[in-house]
Amino acid sequence: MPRKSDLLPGTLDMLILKTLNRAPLHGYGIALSIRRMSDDVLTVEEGSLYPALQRLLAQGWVKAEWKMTETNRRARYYTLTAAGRKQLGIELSQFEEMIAAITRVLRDQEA
Amino acid sequence: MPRKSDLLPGTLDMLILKTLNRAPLHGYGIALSIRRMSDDVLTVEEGSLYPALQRLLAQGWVKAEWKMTETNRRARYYTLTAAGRKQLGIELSQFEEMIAAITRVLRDQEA
DNA sequence: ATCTACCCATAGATAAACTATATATTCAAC
DNA sequence: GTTGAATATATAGTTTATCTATGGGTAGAT
Repeated sequence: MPRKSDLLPGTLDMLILKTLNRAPLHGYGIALSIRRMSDDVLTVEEGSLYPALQRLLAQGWVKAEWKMTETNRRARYYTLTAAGRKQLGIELSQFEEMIAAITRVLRDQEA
Repeated sequence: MPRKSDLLPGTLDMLILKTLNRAPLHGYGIALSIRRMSDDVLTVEEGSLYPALQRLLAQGWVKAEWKMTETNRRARYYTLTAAGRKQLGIELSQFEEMIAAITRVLRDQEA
């Protein structure tokens, strides 16, 4: 059996950027937010999340700083950079284009 | 730079099954059909297509037979099986659920 | 003859996501 | 006081899908 992903592959970075575009957040909070907003359909595993955040940092799309949470724990807060906002725009429009294209293929009419 | 896929990963099998649900077709024709129906947005590379067809065969979702094309060439025609039709239904509904979930995350309102 | 479009297929590289594991802290319950 | 659940970060190693690159071959037009 082919493995069933918890995500639609290729969309994780976009989802993280979008989440951070609302407000800076730490990793655990990002995962909770995506899970909650998707009504438990999308689950971001830790082994996917933290490597993704490292990628985004390396690209300069987010920056990070250690802070205390409201519940009094050390956590690394990520903030979208200007480049990150731009990247989010790019990824959103590419995603929409892809979905539109897939939808055309899935339609029942011939081209 | 992250590599840009010609496809949204995880959607290829569904696209192939859907294409074959319209009519039996050979590999090359499947690739052309997907390209054409997507208005050149989705390009299925041969190195993705033929392994995918092998996967679908191995799962019993398609069957294959060698025939001659209208242009008088040997080609392997793939046909959806009953199990393949069922699988297409599963993949379509999972895809729609995923897209709906992603759309909720991408919305600007808080949950 | 040569070129273009048609056709199949595999090997090897790459990247994204997974599982599994490790560490550590706060707070509540017992 | 110690146990456990929830909070929090991170990496190593595996799996899988897709890609690039390559190989083979045929039909028909120029």
